[in-house]
Amino acid sequence: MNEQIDFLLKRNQLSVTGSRKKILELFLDSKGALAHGDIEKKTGEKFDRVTVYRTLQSFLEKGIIHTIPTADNSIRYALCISDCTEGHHHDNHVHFVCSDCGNTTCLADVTVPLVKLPIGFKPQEYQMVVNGICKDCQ
Amino acid sequence: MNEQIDFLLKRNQLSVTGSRKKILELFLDSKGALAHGDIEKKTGEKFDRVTVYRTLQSFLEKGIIHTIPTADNSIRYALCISDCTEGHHHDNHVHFVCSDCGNTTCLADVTVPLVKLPIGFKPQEYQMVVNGICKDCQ
DNA sequence: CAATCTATGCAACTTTGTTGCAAATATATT
DNA sequence: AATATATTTGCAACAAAGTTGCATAGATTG
Repeated sequence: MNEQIDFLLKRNQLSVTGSRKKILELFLDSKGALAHGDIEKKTGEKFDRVTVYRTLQSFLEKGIIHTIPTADNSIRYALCISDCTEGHHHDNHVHFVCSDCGNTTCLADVTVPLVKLPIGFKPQEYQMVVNGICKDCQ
Repeated sequence: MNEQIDFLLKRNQLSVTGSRKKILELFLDSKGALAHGDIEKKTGEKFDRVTVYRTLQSFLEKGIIHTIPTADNSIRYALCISDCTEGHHHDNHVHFVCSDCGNTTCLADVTVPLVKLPIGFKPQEYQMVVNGICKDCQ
């Protein structure tokens, strides 16, 4: 586990520090998506708010995590499953936001369907979010 | 035009005031989606920030506008085309966000496709956002 | 282990969103 | 048409979220 984390960081040319290890660990543990606030809570005031912002920022830039669009204004972040390269993501799975517990889940097996767009629109990326009740909240 | 705006407000049991007329007019003019900031700018400091927040809030509640999920943290609002009833929206069209000009367009003719979810997930609402280059930015 | 480079924490600040309340405006009533 | 009632507005004060510069602490390299 610890080696996995160190490896992931080194592979992305990020120096291995306490905050980065801890935050990356949170993502690996949680399976779902995390908002900035979740991370602050789960780390238990261990790190400065600024550090959390900057850590998320560098993870984003390196393609370790990606953002998930939501209809409310909370940005959520989730681990990129495999081969996100720097800047360019292959994040083509559907995200599920539970109306009950609020958790966001990456449905890695559900691919975002392509749609036909009106003439003149050139698509680059498709994103899909489904709201409803997740399997833990039935 | 003015009559249309008054009618829309009255039909939703909203009293007809300067700010509501102006903001509703902005939406009718702009075709696309607006973020809170856009509205403040376009009204030219005419109304208090708080008023804009509350106006958007009541438009949302009445189903005159709906929110659009985005991957950055800016909530965007767009007019509901037709028969959104209070609280419950028929907002099942795809939204397009242009990477160049930043505008969000409602693709009213493109319906969000349904996807099969893993067992245990009960969907309530599907939302889809496509990023790319819009027809005005080719 | 020292030198260098990078990340962290602090402070100060900006932006964004919320709440209570008195004054202003819109609607309803006679 | 004028008043009474209800609703909305703007202000002030606040809370939350996010950003920036800079000195210190920590990581990496040779």
